[in-house]
Amino acid sequence: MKDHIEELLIQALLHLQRDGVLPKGQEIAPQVERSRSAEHGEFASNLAMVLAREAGRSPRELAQEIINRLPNSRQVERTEIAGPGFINFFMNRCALYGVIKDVLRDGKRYGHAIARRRQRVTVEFVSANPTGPLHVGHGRGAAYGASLAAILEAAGHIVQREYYVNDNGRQMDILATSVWLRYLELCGEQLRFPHNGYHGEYIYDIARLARSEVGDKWRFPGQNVLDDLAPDGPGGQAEVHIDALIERARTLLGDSGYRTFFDAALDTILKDIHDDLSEFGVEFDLWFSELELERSGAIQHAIDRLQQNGHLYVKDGATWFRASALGDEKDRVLTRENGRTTYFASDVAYFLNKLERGFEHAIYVFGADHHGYIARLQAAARGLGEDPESLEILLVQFAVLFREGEKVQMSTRSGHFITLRELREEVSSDAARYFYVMRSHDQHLDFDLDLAKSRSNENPVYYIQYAHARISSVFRNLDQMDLTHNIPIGEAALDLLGEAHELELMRAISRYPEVIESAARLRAPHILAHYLDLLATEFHAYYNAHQFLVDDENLRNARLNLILAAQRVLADGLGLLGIAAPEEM
RNA sequence: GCGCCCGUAGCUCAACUGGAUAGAGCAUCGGCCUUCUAAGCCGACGGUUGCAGGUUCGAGUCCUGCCGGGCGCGCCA
Repeated sequence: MKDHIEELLIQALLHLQRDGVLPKGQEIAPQVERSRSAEHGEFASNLAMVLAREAGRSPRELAQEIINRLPNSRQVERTEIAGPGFINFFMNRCALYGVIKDVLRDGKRYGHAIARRRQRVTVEFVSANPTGPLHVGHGRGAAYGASLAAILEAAGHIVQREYYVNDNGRQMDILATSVWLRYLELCGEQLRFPHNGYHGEYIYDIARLARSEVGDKWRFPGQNVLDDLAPDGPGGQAEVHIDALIERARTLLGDSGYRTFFDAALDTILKDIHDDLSEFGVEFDLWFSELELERSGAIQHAIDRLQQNGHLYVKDGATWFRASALGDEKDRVLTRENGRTTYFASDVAYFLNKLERGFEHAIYVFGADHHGYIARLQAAARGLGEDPESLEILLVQFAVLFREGEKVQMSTRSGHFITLRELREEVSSDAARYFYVMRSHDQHLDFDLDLAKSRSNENPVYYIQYAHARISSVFRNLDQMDLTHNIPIGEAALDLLGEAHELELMRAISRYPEVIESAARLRAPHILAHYLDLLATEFHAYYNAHQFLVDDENLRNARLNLILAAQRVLADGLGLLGIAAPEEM
């Protein structure tokens, strides 16, 4: 419907340009929005106010000129000029009835669009280091990223979901070494476990797995392992110690032995993350390995590009990227003195790789603590000679869990954090998916565990799902009462739907395409979450006020058409958020 | 210290990137089940949008300065 109003306005403006009221050759982008209150009609446009100056007319005068040139439309009941120069559009009921028909005809495509500017876009999210299970902090990024990707797709874009696997860093070496040490313990060696190693129970599981495959092949006496090593201790000492341990592991195990533990750790944890996310309704099209980035020469390729563009210099034996000249606060090292490339070099290469794979837009979903990345990645984009606009970083603020009104304390250091899996088991994946995205991504989130698992009307997830289930229930009752639902009869009788509740519900349904469009444009799944809550409210109110299964065949079928349309939209919206739409509850 | 994000009803949050009278849920108070699922509905109460200026037809939204909260500032990953 909104599209229709915009089209009418464009026609009127073209007419005005021909008549010389407005300067020619200007881009026309009519601004139409939903009115807040019914007295202002369905839609309002501020076009006359925006263009008044260049037309040399008062806003209200120009508004009249625009209205005079609006093409006739069967959907528009009337227009009016209001306030300082708004043009209000009052829609015909036929327009609303048309929406019901659209939904029933289009099925799953209703509300989904072919974007005006269709983009090929990659959405990278989660990308947690594969050094342990996902925790609740990753959950929000997962829920947000997955919902956003689905919404972008619904809005007509071509979307690829990517997980960047950090399988190349020092943390991975610490992980592999930790596994080996636990393995030695299982073999019966007595060792002091390093302060900065990975202490989680799951390390034993991986070590056990490795041992079941290789037996005692990589067992060494504990003394040989720790002999002459820099001592462990708090602070910097621990860092030196763990690095020395890694070196020792490499020396004693050799390439093949080291890989045994490295791969066991990586494979096990990555599979766990994959399964965890899958159970959370989050799937990726591509798991992109950082290690592969190095092997394929992509990192060198990116560095070469920066070199060609004259953005590199050498200082203290390291290769630096002159990021400070491109908007970053300082220059960044790409190749360290020891010859190894930095994590940042991989980031640059990965970005370039995304563009070279044919994506014109790269979205990154990061935790709020990564905001320092924005400037440096944009500098990299500029340095590569690419449009910095092609890169978009979305920061997701932290979620704080509350149980019985108390903040749930968590710290990664103590290894005392709640995993995503635990959260899902406690409150269900559906509730978690909804709660994670019900707030704007740039807003801190208070996650109320008790509310999320409560089976009550206060819980928005159940409230929305209940609306869907209730509609299914109505159709089940229809069968039991030996009545039938005939869609064509209902369509012929739609004009019987004139109750206030019915009109409100139809208006809500008619907004769905706009909701998807703005949720996609603003990268804001919470807009969809709120909308579904509102749609459920309209349905429940209608349900309580009127009977659907009435004797009058025409009225009954018309009402069933309406609630079926509502159900389709509920199901589709829940689907985009990764939440089930149950038939019964 | 510098930089980024946030501040809206008692609480948790919306407000479609500048529009008309700032909206929901919870909490509090009062109603509705012999009728398609009460996991539901209806009503009441609740605001100087942190503070002070500025920009304009018009500001919760934009600009400046304060106040308060979160996060970040490694040849770490």
